[in-house]
Amino acid sequence: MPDVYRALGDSTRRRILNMLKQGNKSQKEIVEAFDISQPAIKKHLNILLEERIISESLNGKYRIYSLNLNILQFAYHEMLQYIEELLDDQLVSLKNYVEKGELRDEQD
Amino acid sequence: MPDVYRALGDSTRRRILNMLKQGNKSQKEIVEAFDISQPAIKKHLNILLEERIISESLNGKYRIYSLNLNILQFAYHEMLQYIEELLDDQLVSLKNYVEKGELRDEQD
DNA sequence: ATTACATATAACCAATTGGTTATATGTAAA
DNA sequence: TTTACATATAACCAATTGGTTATATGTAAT
Repeated sequence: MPDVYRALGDSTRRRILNMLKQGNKSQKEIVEAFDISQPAIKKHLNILLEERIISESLNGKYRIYSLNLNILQFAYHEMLQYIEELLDDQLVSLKNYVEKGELRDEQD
Repeated sequence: MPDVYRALGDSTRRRILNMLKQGNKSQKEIVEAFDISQPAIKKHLNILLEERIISESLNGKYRIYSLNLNILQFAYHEMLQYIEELLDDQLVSLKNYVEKGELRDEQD
């Protein structure tokens, strides 16, 4: 049971995930994209690994990170579901709103 | 920009929100529903207030808390959008994953 | 005015987090 | 086999979190 709130609860980690969305990246590439130290990045990567949002593999001296898209989707889905429960009735109209697209408030 | 990850990142706070979903509650009622101290509950309420997930009002000597549905709706909408982006950007690799990976539970 | 009760606040504690610097280790290239 | 580079790890720090107990404050009821 990965703690999605922990994993996604930091903006640096969310930025890392955005990077990995574009394709697998080495730790070096990730470190270079930020202004914080390599150990700091590594800690974020470790948290994402612990929560299984990303995977690690070795390529020579490089460590390659990749998104576990299915888990990330599941994570967001979990949060959405929780919020859905809170919203209850309001949700139906919201769902319609979202599915039909922004602000199409006029007749079809 | 309320930090919904922070707000929802604790199970006590999620339980409080579940309570408020059933209707507005006084702090006293909330405290009685948990096994932790009044100041601990108050801290959770403060975090939810900071992130504007709930509102506070005064009724005599009671403090009444209520859900901010609009903020939750906003968070919900944001997350949905993020998932859509995920799907768009990585459709190809997702397709590959599904085709070659664990989710291929049917024939060929 | 006193008392009782709901809430607020202060001081404390342990664990976690997000960062640092310094240094060790592993791998590749010279 | 050195050297260079990518990564890992250790020790440290400040801030935050989730809890505690003790006490102060505000409001209502007696």
